Amino acid sequence: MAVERTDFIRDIIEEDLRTGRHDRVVTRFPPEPNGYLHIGHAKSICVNFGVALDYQGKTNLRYDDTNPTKEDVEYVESIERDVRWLGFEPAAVLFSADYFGQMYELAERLVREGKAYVCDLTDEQIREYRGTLSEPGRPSPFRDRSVEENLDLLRRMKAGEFPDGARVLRAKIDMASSNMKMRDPLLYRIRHAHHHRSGDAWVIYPMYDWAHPLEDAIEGITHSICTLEFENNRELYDWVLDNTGPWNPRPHQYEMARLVLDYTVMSKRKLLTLVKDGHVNGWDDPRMPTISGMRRRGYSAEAIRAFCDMIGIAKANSSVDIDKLEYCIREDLNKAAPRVLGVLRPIEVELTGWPGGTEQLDAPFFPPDVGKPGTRAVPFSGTILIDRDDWHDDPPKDYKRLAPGRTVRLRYGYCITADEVVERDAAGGVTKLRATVHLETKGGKNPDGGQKVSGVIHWVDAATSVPVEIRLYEQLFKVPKPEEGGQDFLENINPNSLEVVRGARVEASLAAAEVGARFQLERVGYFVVDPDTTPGALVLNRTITLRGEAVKAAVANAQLTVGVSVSAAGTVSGPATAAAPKNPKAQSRPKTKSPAEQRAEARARDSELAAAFTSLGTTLGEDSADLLAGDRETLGVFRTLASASSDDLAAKWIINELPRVLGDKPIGGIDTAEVGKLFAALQAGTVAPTAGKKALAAIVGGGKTFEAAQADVAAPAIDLGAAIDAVIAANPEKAAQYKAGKTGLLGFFVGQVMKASPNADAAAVNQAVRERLA
RNA sequence: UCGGGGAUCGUCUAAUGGCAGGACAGGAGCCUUUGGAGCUCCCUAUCAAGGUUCGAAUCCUUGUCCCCGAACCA
Repeated sequence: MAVERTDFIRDIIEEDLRTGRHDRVVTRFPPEPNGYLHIGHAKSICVNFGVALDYQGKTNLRYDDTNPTKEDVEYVESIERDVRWLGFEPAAVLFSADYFGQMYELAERLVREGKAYVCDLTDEQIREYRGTLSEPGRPSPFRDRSVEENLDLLRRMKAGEFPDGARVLRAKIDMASSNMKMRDPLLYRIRHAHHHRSGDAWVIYPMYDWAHPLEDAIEGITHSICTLEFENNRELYDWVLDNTGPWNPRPHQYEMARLVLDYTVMSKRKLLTLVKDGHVNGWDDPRMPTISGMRRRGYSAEAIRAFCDMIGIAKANSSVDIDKLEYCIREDLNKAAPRVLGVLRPIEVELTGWPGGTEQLDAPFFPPDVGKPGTRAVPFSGTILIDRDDWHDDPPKDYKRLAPGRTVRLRYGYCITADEVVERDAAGGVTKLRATVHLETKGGKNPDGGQKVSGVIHWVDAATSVPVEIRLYEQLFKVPKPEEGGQDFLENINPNSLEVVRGARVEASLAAAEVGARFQLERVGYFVVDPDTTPGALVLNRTITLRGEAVKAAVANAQLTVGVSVSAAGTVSGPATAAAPKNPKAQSRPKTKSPAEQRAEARARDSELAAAFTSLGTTLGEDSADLLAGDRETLGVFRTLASASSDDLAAKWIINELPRVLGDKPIGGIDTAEVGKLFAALQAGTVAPTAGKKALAAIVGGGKTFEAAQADVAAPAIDLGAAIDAVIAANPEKAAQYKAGKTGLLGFFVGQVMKASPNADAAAVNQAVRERLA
């Protein structure tokens, strides 16, 4: 059952399984069908299906289709296709809409139990009554309607008697809650709209916060994983389940950080804009971060899954380097994509010394290190095509391709030496060359004439190669963070994100390549056959470049353009993104009251606390006095324990050690008599601090008596020296490292000894280890 | 009457009081019929300041910075 990978979700699951809270794992992937799935969803899919797979559980695909005005069957179809393409099999494909009946029954139950009411306020009034982040809300005037009236109104809402927006059903929770989500949240709204699944059966539709926990509970979901922005919703999620159950299993919501990726945008709204406004050619444009776009781009499901594994699961907001995705794509393609030859912008090369006719060269599909079998015949004759990038009239140093008088090898073929330029275009670019072929160099041999072979270049046979349209893609955005600082992301669109190359040629074996087939055009990049391909008109998308010099140069250029510049006036100015103002929303947020302020306020209200603070301050210092005299419970506990030991000892232990063992429990709940005995022993020195911490945990956390706890932690009568020698003998190399100066290992040795003799006096162990290794 | 979260190499992420580890990116070298791949080595981090402890990324305090919440969206 144990799983190698560790993340906080799996930690929770292991704990739940261990404690018996759940005996199986059921998760769900709950997209709203209002757009196509993107790489961010892929992360969620991999997490939800991945953890279920790890623990032999199951995962439902559930459409969260509670808003008929935004959703569409086109999206429903694309979503299931994408999930399956990614390699996951849903245990069931379900729709929120199919639970509308059950949800409604539960809503009536809430009304009957006086926990929900029909509210006639307008949306504007509801907002007003809700209050603000720092002020409580006010009760709706309709909050105290009778159960009968609420039931009648709810039924008439359902029956379609009222127009859109006339009434809503709200939970009756707490208009003064500091969590805005709990201020009588809306459960149902009226929408006379056609639903893609339920048709016209309903005119009231449940809100997310009502629907989602119920869907989870109905399906028997155990772990409901969503993103960070729903943290505030969790309290309401729990409220709904607690007031509609009992549910078994009872689902719990956990939140993880959503994926943010460089050089792209992820919100469905922005993606929809890109599609609708024609910045890209549809949801499956290879530049889109959608799963369908990436598929068309040539990314494999394996690569995307590897990426999702690589980025991990955590709660910290983060932004992932695009390099990680590209690494996964290349790593997968390197092993999976057969190598073939193709030339983007051809230069014709007429070969001097070729005897005539066409030879079939035998070329492997994979290099030796990939270790996959397979070869194909590549035609070679007197006229070949090479890439413009592989010719330079005046080569820079380190240049490893063709130039006047230079010799290169044609991959899988012969070496040639460039003799003369035959033809140039208007811009001066070479279009035709003449070169001498060295017939003796077949099979990797060097030219007889002793010519130095500069490098290996790719080529195709002029007569038999096939024409192809090649689409070269770059990032859709010019900058890593197109949305940063409230910028209009559309202004950061990269105008060069698509370059169509016509006149390219690929080797004859590709003539019948199927749509979706992936190849490496050697030295050029990875490519996939695009669906736009028609018989005789091949279209190839560049999935990704090879890692190498060309890429590095492009990156260097990009960095140059966004780099810091010095203005004429001599002041240094960065790019717009660097100067971007802080989040204006965050700026408008009021400042939160700190615990220190709250304690100070408590003293202002309570003269006894204030007096205690003053008197304690003189002996313990202001900081300790502040913490101890912040509320009556803490102060009471301190006084009791201090009288059993001393002010100083009680203060240190209450401030530094108690919180850890207390967890969420209130300090007033501890057994001061037993803890008092412990503190007295600590004060007397009959219990060492290390043992004291364990004893404290046993008393406060485990409900033991002091005597029982003390017996548990009694120092063993062991030979410390022997124990230390044993650890050192077991780790001779670490001992050597320590002696060589890696003193950080002291902790390791002390830890090992403590593990072997749990109740030894750590201070003594520390001292003894130090001496023994000196 | 504000509340809820978060901060570890450039980036992502481990370490659950006991060796700050891995991956990506970057650098150097080896190898190579792809300037690919592979191999070797290197660089680089606990937000800050105090405290508790034999020992702190981890516990306590204060401060700083970031994210989320006031849709009849999800």
